[in-house]
Amino acid sequence: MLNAALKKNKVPLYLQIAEVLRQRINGGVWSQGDTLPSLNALMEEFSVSKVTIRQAVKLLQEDELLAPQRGRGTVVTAVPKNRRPLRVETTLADLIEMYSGDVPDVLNLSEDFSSPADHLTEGRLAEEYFHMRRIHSRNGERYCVISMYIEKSVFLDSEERFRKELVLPILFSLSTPKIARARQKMIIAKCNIETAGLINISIGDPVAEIRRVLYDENDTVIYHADVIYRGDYIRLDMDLRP
Amino acid sequence: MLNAALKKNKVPLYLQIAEVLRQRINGGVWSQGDTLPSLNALMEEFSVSKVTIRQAVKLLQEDELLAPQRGRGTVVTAVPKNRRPLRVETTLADLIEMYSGDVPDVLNLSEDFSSPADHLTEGRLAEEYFHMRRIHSRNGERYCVISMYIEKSVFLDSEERFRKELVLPILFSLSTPKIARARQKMIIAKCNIETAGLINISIGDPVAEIRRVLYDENDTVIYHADVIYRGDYIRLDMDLRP
DNA sequence: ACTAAAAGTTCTATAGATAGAAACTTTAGT
DNA sequence: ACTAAAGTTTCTATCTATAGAACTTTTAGT
Repeated sequence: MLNAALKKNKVPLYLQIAEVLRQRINGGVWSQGDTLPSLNALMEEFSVSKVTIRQAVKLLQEDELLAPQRGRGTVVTAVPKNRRPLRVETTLADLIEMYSGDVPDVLNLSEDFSSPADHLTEGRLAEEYFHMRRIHSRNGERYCVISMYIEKSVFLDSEERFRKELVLPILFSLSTPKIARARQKMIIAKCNIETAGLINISIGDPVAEIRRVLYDENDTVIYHADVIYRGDYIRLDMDLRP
Repeated sequence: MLNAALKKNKVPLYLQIAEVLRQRINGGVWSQGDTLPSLNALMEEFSVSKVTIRQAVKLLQEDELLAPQRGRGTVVTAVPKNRRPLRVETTLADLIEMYSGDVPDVLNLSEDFSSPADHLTEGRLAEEYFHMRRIHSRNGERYCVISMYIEKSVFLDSEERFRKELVLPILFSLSTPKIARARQKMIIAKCNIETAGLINISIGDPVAEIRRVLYDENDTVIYHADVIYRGDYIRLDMDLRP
């Protein structure tokens, strides 16, 4: 039964099995210091050849999650770590506070003056926007790509800051225009080829695609951003209010 | 540059390219009736051999997204469809209304009397729970696996209904106990081997792992569920209240 | 020292993935 | 009918993935 899912997929068996073993390690089934079932036992569990298991183990060895030792077994060497460091905020107040702690590194990719292409379901567009693409990273790990539009006159008022600093804290600190409300939409997708290259994950890996729109008091769009986060970097935590 | 992401991944090139082409079709870059760039053009774009492109195209042909035609080109045959039918609710009021429309089919997998295993960060556990695992589907398509715990005495009061119907609407219709509040947490993960088998997606495909906890007025956990949704079935839409 | 357990190595064999090239067939336009 | 465009087929070649089996080496326990 477990094997059916493996065999029906075209991805090589050893890659799939490596993922299964990785999930067991990351999910706490096996902890640092534990010894995995023997290669023979894993062969039987997954109904595959030993060489397939060994290739899967080798991948995890290269990632320093496992250390196979002849005569002894395969030991888990993975260091437990917080793999969900970033919380996606679900209230405006929290969004304002989002970067009060650890500030990510910012790498700007490109910029121009243009407007969001899609049709808004609500609010109205200003005449022109500043468009910027950037990457955020922490501890050298890139975790999201942002494509954002800032209303042009707002941008020009603080041009230097917008280019160097995080944009949301700036927007929220402005007295004019005042951010009256915000919307955020999210879907889960497979990583596209371009983003995969930019943030060093694989095509098809899980990502969150988030759209954030900030409106002023006249319901004009002040900020419109499409953010792609690597899926393993974020979590959402919602208090479902009555 | 585009090719670097392909080449550094161990998944076969034709599978990766199929995914890229699939995303372009699903993302609206190519619509039904459009003709793709020629195989030679795609070969050049991705810097791969023609046979690799042809294998990618063949996969999409089998999925009825593409129809290659000799002398003419490769035409998009994909039927546009709503690929995000289910909205994950982010307020309690919406959660109550969640199933007022189209009701999913329910397949029960297993049941027993046991308690949630993990340590709660808040609230308190009752003495015993009814545990049930089930699958939801719509139009024959399985889209989530649920592992839920219902407080035992609550369950026993409406045992028949809980086994047959959707659980949340029942819980919300109860006068005793009253649901006082709820929390919902979500992470994005790669599909595990078991769930992949249950809902017919691939190991490693994007999924949402959602935990929902409902509390009564005494902050006792009445309902505790871990739900794994296929990532392409859901969307979140958050009005960020000030 | 002996034994059992377990990983590592070697061997044979087949199928799949990938590359590159050339020739053939089909379609559409002139 | 001719030409250009584009997919299809065929060929050669190499590498990778997978299977199964047997043997060797290492480790740990008695």
